[in-house]
Amino acid sequence: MKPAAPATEARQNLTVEDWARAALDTMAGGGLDAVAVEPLARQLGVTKGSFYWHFANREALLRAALELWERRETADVLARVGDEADPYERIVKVFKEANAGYRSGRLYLAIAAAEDHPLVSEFVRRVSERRMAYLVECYEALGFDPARAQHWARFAYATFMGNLQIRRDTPQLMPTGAPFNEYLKLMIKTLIPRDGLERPPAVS
Amino acid sequence: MKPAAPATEARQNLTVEDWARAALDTMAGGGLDAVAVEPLARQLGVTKGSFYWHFANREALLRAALELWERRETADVLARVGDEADPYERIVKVFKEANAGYRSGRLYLAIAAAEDHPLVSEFVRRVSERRMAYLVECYEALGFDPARAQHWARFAYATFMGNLQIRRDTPQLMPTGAPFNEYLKLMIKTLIPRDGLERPPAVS
DNA sequence: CTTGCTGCGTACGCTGGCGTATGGATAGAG
DNA sequence: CTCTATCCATACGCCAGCGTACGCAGCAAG
Repeated sequence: MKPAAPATEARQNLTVEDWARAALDTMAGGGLDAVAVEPLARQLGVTKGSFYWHFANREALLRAALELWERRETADVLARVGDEADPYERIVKVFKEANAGYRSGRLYLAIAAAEDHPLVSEFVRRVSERRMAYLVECYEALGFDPARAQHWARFAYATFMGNLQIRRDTPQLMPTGAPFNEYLKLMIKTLIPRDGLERPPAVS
Repeated sequence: MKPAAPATEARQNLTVEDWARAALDTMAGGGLDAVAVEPLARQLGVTKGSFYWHFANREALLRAALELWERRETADVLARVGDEADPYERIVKVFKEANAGYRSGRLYLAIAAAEDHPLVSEFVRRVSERRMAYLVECYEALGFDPARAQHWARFAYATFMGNLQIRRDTPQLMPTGAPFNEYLKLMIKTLIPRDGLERPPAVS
């Protein structure tokens, strides 16, 4: 009935997740449109015959890939820094992770670039909202009132999204080594104001 | 010889720039891959026959479109705020323009998403470098030393690139009306520190 | 050994977009 | 009026990718 564990493991027997992983890799490189069935099959060493056994059509592959992506984004990224007690350090970790994990960032940009696709926009929205909500929580845990936490979270999120963009489009404008650490320190120092609680600036 | 001014103007006689404009519009909506010859021709009310008279191939259209884009970005965007005397107000204007001109932002994101294309990456690099250089000049005019101007300019640039991304991918996370003005004010206040000169923070 | 299911290969038709060849219409030059 | 250059239409071949039909090997149950 069910093979469960491949006995000899000589038989490769591709799974749905294998295809989804390959699709995400291709996306990170050439965008959503680059995810084509036949090239992907060639890359995996099989033919379309395999693909259309596992999936109904290309749309189903995209769905599987996006679901895998969403799971990675929520479970992995957020859970890794979730066990940090200090909310300040949580934000710092998010920032450093965002600037270190370049592959993940490229993938986000590639997926988000296809927001005209209805399926994609759905996933992007959920992932982005979840990230923002996490940041908002962090800022609220720092003592910010909801409105200001919203603003600062959006501010911070925008900043490291922009850093991703800069790193991808114009890498030469993004420093490395010591200057980068200075830059990172500057952003963290600026985006996590310690005095945000006792001195509510008189906006309006 | 040269029609110069169309006498009756009944004859539309598409120009290279007409095609380039249409290509940019299509790009802003569906990305670079969406710029196809035949659909574009249909949209303009002609056939491929017209296209291949004006252009050698699709690549030539992309080049013309990107050149038009670069001209717009440099001449228009930068020249409009260039006549502002106060460097502080210049940065503020850039920020407000960046958050108001949504169409321009969408176009940038769409073009930058195709950085794997060698021709595109070339133009994106030039445009980005030019924008960054402008911001660096502004910060230096405010009294920042070159290194800090670089950092703050990159910081500010990343922030409004990220705002574009948020506005495109998750519009519901971007406030409108009064809350947006608060948000804008917060970013401006934060990204243009008045005390950046007399109090060089002890970084390293 | 046979039966049936699993996982994949092969071959086909179809569509959409690229590029080319060539013809046709129009307007201005002479 | 004729001629020519300009601008576009029509028609074709080509290819890549999607989806389908069907075939085939392997393996496990009976």
